[in-house]
Amino acid sequence: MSAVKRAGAGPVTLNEEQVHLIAKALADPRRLELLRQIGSCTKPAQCAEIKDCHPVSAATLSHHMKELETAGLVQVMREGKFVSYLLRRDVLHAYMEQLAKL
Amino acid sequence: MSAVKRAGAGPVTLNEEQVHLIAKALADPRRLELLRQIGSCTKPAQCAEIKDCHPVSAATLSHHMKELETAGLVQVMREGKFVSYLLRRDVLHAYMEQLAKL
DNA sequence: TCATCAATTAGATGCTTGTCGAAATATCAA
DNA sequence: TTGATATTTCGACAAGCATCTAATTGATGA
Repeated sequence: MSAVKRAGAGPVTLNEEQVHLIAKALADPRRLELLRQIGSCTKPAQCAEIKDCHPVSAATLSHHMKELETAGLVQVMREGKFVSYLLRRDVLHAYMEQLAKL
Repeated sequence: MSAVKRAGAGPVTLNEEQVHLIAKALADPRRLELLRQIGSCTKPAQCAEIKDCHPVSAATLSHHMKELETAGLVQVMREGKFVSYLLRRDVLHAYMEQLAKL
C-alpha cells in the first residue's frame, strides 16, 4: 500500500517519512524512467507494456513498482491478472512544495 | 567542484547526470536537514556552525557537503581555513522543473 | 618556526539496495 | 482440472553508501 492517503481525498500533505520515501524513489534512474513512462500516458500504463520498455527482469520491475507505490507516487490498479499504474501528480506536487520551502 | 555551472550565469539547465546527483543528494535525511539549515540563512552558513547542529563527525559532515556541492545544490565559499555554504535555489528550482515535467 | 585549529582524505565497517533466477501465487482459458 | 500466462516473493550476491577513527593538509598566531 501507499504511504500517502488515497487519490481524490483532498490536498496531499507529506510527513517526513513520506518525503524520504519519495526522495529515495526518485533517486534511482530506472525508477525515474518508469515514472516518465507512466506519466506520459493519460491512460493507466499496463505492467507488461512497461516491462517491454525496460531491460530488467520481471522481478526487478515488480520491486521498483512496489517502491513507487509505497512512496505514493503511483496508483496501482488491478484487473484480474493484469496490473496498471497511474502517476499521482498530486503527490509529486506535494513533494515539489517541500523542496520549494528550502 | 559542482556538476552545474557557476551561480549567476543565466538560467540553469540540468542534464540527466545532474538530475541524478541532485536526487541522490536529496534522498539522505541528513543532507536534507543540512540543506534546510543552509537555506534558512540569508548569510552563508559556516561549516563549524553547521557542525554544531548535527550529531555526526567532521569527516561525515565533510562527506555530505561534498555530495551537496557535487550535485550543485550548494555554493562553497572558502576564507582561510573556514568554509561557508550557500543554497543554490536556482539549481533546486531547475530540479523541481524536471519533476514538474512528469 | 612551531603549535593549534579547521577541514579534508584515507581506510575500514556494516547496512542498504538494485539485480537476478527460481519458486510461488493468482487468474484465465480450454 | 490442467496448462499457460502475469505478477509477486524468496534467497542470494555485488555494489553503493553513511559512518567512524586516524592521518593529512592548510592556515593562523605566538
